[in-house]
Amino acid sequence: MITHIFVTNRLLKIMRRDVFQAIADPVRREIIELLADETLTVNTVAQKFDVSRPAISKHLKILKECGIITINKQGRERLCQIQPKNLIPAFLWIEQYRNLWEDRLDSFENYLTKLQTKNKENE
Amino acid sequence: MITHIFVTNRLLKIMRRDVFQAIADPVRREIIELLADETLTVNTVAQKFDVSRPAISKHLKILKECGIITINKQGRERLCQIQPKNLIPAFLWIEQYRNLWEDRLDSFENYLTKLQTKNKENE
DNA sequence: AAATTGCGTAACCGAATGATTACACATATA
DNA sequence: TATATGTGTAATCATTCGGTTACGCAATTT
Repeated sequence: MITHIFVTNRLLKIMRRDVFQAIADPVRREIIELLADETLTVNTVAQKFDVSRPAISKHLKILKECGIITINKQGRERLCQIQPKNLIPAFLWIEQYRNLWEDRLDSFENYLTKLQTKNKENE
Repeated sequence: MITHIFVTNRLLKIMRRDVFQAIADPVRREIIELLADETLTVNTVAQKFDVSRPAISKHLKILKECGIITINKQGRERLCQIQPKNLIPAFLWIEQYRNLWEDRLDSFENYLTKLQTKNKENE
């Protein structure tokens, strides 16, 4: 797993646009949520938002540049498809700290149970 | 779990500075990495970076504002302590898509080795 | 009491970001 | 062939971001 994180960190330094930046924008997160369910054309995506189509086009470009989606020409339309595996680096980075928050929750639970037994002893 | 994600999304919409924005900046990610190991004073954190102390101060403020760290006065120093559980919303958001990438991946190892060869090509 | 230290913040600056409108161009349709 | 549709992109703009220097203030040290 250390190797994974190492690769992740190296990758983040190499990429111009990294995954963290990509998912920092709420519109882009919504786009990801949409495309997680189904492959959509650029226009279909744009219609779900209040912002203009060119704005969505740019967001899609960013998502494409960091590998989170692919855009495939089909006639005059472009199909946007999610590439979920490219979320993994971000996932791994956060997951490093999972044991940290779980440890503290555990110790909190232990603390609570200790309190409870103590209370029972006093009763 | 669905409830968690619902809460997460609502939370993200309410917060001015959200966790995703906080971890979008590489300096702030490094700060988190530092504080994951130990509680540090503002100056100690600043000394680990090339940027000025006020710049670090701002980063710390942002991390504080979205709950990822707490800053406690101790004499004239300020102790910065990680609050890892506040990374959970970001973790949960990405984790929604975990089954998606796990379904499509033949094996995680393959993915990583591909990444590694890609990195070597880029060098 | 005076000097030093740790830190926050204001003022400022250049670059990046996210949005818009206008346009170009390929593809489908009439 | 003429028109309509789907899309990318250039030009432009306001805002945000991340950095700096200069300063102020509280707490410690001398």
